[in-house]
Amino acid sequence: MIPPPATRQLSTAAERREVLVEAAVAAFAEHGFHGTPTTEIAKAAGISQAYLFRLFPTKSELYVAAVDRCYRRLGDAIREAAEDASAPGETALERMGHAYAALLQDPTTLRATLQAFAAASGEDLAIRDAVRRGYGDLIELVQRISGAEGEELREFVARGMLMTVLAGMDAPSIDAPWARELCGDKFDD
Amino acid sequence: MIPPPATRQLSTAAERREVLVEAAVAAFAEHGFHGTPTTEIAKAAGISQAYLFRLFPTKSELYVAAVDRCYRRLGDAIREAAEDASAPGETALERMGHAYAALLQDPTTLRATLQAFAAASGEDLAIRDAVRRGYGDLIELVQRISGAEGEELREFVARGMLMTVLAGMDAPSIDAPWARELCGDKFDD
DNA sequence: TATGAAGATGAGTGACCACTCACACACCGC
DNA sequence: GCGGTGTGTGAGTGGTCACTCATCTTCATA
Repeated sequence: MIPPPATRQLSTAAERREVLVEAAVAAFAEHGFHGTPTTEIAKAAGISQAYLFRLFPTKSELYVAAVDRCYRRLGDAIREAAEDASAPGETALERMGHAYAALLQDPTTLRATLQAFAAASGEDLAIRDAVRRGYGDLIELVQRISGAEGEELREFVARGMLMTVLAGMDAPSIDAPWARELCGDKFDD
Repeated sequence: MIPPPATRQLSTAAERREVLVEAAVAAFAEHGFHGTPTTEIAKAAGISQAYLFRLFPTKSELYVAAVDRCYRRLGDAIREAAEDASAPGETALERMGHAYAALLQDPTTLRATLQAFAAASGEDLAIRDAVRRGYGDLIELVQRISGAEGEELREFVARGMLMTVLAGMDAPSIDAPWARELCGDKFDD
């Protein structure tokens, strides 16, 4: 009487990992590594905490996976934007800059980035290496596609970091001369 | 037989606060807001945890005080450097840039800054406001003393943010082209 | 020198955290 | 249909966390 299920009921471990890491990115972005309990991540991913620890033996390893995922998404978006030819008047560097500014509008991406920088300065070497790797790959991507180097590259990346920090404290909504001066016109074009 | 103490044995609450906030800056810099137990801060300050909570009713309020202190120190150091006339060939902006680079050599200052940026993007509004205030005051200080504005100011601050992030992940010690390219010659002059 | 205000703490308290373990169910090749 | 492998969890466990409370000591001063 009970019909056999047409599809598999259980997920594969790889599928679960996928969902779990995605949930981890969002959760860690919100409260940081130490501020996010594994129970919360497991609940968001729809699995038990016990299974979370089977898929990732330590919280730290899950955080590393989340950092990797986050930087991969950033890289994909920026590459995509650079190769998009719908704005033919712009250089690849300009397109990537606009794409990055757009990515910062997403609170999860923004906060994950800032949390990653803070975590990278901590003492967990696996985390620091993950951030170095992700950040380095991003820089290399920009350099390779745009051909920028030296001072031009530094200036581009520096502006990106300023935008990130300003967005993190929601500077555009601060009613003060310094905030208007720094956010300037670079936030909306 | 027991001689009366020449000086007061008990500290005033203001003195204790001073020591406590200083200890809090160091501790929070190391592990962030959520990663730092109040017991550890109290121990470093040489007082009981119970008294910590008498001086600051919540951990969050102590963090705000630590952020204030940290930005005040940054401001003092930068102002001092700008007014120092021992390198007469340099502009005020250049002197401030070198002073900031020197400040980043101190791990506590560096990490505190990165932790503050991450914390500012969180949901605790008192913390976010403290970072906005500290950061804004710093920008206004630079602007007032150097007279820089518009693009020049933005570029200066952006470079500072890049240096901060790179120092946070100890980029100068990474053996890769992108790291050498970004750290460039701006780190040692 | 009595008194009250201020400085300071030991000993909790309930909640929460990272992580574990024994066990159950689903799947699949034979 | 059976046995082994992979998917999944309920129910802990020991430790730690932010915060509290009753109580003590030190000090200024009247």
